[in-house]
Amino acid sequence: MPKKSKAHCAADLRARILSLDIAPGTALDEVSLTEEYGISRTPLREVLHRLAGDGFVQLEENRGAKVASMDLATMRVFFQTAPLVYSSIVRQACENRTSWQVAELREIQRAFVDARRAHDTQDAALLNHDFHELIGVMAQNPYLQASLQRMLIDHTRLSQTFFAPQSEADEARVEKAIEQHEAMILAIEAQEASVAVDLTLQHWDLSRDEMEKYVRPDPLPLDVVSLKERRDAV
Amino acid sequence: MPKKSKAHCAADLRARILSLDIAPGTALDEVSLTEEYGISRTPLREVLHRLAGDGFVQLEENRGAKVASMDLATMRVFFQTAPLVYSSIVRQACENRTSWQVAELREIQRAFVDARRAHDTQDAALLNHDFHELIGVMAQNPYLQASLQRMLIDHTRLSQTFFAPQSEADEARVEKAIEQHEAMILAIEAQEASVAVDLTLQHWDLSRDEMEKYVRPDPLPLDVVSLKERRDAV
DNA sequence: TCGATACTCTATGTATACAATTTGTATAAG
DNA sequence: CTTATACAAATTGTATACATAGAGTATCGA
Repeated sequence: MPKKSKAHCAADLRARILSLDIAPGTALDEVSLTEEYGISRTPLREVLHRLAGDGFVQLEENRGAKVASMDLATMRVFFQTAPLVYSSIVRQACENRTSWQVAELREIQRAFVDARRAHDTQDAALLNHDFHELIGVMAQNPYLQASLQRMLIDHTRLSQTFFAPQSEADEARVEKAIEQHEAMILAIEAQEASVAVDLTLQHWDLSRDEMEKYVRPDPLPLDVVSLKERRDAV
Repeated sequence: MPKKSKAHCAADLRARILSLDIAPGTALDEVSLTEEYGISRTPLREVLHRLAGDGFVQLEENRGAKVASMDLATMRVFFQTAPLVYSSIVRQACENRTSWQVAELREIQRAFVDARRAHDTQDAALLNHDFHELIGVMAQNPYLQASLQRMLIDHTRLSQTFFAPQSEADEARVEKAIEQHEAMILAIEAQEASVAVDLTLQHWDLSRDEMEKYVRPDPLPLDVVSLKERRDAV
């Protein structure tokens, strides 16, 4: 247990929500969490209120906290809005990034690739989150950053399956995403905004296809269907 | 003192921050606030953590809460970003608004005009805030709404002087803003997105000019300068 | 057997007491 | 006179005990 248990609690809850370790809509029991993190209810509740303000959880009077839900209506808006926010952010990141931040971005990318190679799905997803979050910090735009943060919450949760590829084609897509990250780093470093925006939109298209596959998976094998039909026919 | 003192505390702090009754950067003393709102430190701190998540205050470890500052760098970004967010929001508001929400918007506008006529500057500014916030709710876009909320915090604070017009020209500008609100209501009700976007951009231009005047006010009268020159010459 | 109401139990909300950190001040040394 | 250090005061952070609201359950009546 780390020394600053309160900060650890906040960070860990964030990570667990992002990695779907705690599912959307799950009710969070205060006493359970206090026992788990070794802090009392007072600081825990402060953490929950902060997470509520950041959009990770939803609070309801006398009814406790639950993990932010992901309903279908919101997801429609998610797909509508992402290109706008992501491209606006990366454009400003090109303008305002510091070289120190670029180095940090490279560091995250390195760790991301490592986690990917080690088949550490959750870590890969979280490091991908950190990658895009840092681009948000680079943009130095607190207004759009608030949008980005909320988009990344849902994006990271939706793309959970992305980093656990099952087919050869999936594998190739992840490799392509990694290459896009590398190219984005170069574009941001060189402050070539239009290049970075193009890359970001391509990166988004790739991610979107994968997420849509998750939401609308391949249909069940046909023989199962025919079995059902046969049974219905009896 | 209302029954739900905690909710009242949160709402009142919000209003006081928006109306510059508590200046940006002001340190918030916990015990003073507990005495003021008649609640103990535990719920008050929860309110502060929530407000921190919403961007109204900034928390620092072992150093308390202070009202969100408005530095020059952020304001530059504010002027850059506002047209994008405002127009995107109003476009989606046209698509997704309910007739019930339009009625509510009319109600706010009515109250806004009343406050304006009664020269109640603070109320006018807060009702103007509510007007644009409701358009954000109409948009049904939680991602962009997060941006909008943060923009409105600074916008409302910056436009504090807007509703306390001093010259005839100022007066005319406020009247024009009121007319634009009315036209926006009609456009949103008719779901004419392009009209609503145009109106919103015009409304923004008007507001921006006024805010720039606040940031960069008219220079001091020249005779004062000449007085100073004379003194220096001695 | 179904429904309603009252009661109990669980979980959330609040207050207060205590611990720890930070800041201001005073004193002493250079 | 300046600077550093130690002590004191104030403010923030945490834990625990208590109050209160909701949900579940059991019992009574129809």
